[in-house]
Amino acid sequence: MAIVKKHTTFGEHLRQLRETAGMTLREVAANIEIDPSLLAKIERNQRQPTKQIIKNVSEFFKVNEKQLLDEFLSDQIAYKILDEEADLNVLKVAEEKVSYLKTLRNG
Amino acid sequence: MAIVKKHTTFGEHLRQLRETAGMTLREVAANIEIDPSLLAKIERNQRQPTKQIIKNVSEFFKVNEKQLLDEFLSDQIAYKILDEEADLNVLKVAEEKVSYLKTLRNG
DNA sequence: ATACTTTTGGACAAAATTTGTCCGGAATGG
DNA sequence: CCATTCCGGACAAATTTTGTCCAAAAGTAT
Repeated sequence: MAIVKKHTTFGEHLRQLRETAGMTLREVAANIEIDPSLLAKIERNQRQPTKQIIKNVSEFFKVNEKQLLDEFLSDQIAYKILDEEADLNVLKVAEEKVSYLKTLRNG
Repeated sequence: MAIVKKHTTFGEHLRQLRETAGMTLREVAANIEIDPSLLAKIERNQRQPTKQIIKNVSEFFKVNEKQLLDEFLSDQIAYKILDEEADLNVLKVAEEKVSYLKTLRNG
C-alpha cells in the first residue's frame, strides 16, 4: 500500500493536482489566468492565492471550492503558529473565542 | 458567586487590567509610551498591538508576556475564522499541519 | 553537446493594508 | 458650567503583499 500524505500545504496540494493532470505550469497558469511564475510561487507557498485564484483553481480541477478555501486558511494559521513559535494551545483558545465572539455579535 | 469571563478578547483583557488598576487611558498610555487614542483603539480591538506594546503592557501590569502574546495570537486566529466564515474544523487541520511543517523543516 | 522547454528565484514597482496621530465631538462627573 | 475622559472618523506615513519580468538553473530529447 502506498503512503498517502493526508496533510500537505495548499501549494503542495495544488502541485499534486497539476501533476496528476500531467500539465505544466504554463498550461495551468493559462487556464486559471495568472502568470506562470506566480503559479509556481503559489505552489511553493511563496505567494498566497487570492480568492479569485482559488475559485479558478477549483473550477479548473473540479474540486470543492469551500474545501480549498478552508485548506488555504488552515495553512495560514499553521504558518502563523510556526512563525510566532506559539503553543498549540492557542488553537483551543481561539476556538473558544470564536464562540464568544459569535455570541457578542448576535447577543 | 460572580460570573467570570474566561475568554475575552485581548482588548477586553487589557481594559480590565487598566480598570482594575483604576487608571485612565491617558495614564496607562503614558506609561507604555503610546498615544492614548491608540491605546483606546487597541482596547476596542480596532488596532493591533505591536510586540513592543505587548511587552510594555506586560511589564507595566506585571503579567506574563508570553501569555499575552499567545492571547493576542488566538484573537487574530479567532477573528480570521469569523471573517472567512470558516468551519471550526480548520483549526484541527491547522494543528496537524503545524506538526507536518515542523517535520518538513527538521527532516 | 545543442536546442528546447520547464521551473526556480531574485528584483522591483505597484497595489493594498496597517499604523499611528490629530482633532472634533460625545459622554461622564464634579 | 467646566474639566476630563473616551470615542471615532480621517488621513498621511509606513509597512507588507502582490504580480511581473527576466535570467539562470534544471530537466528532456535529439
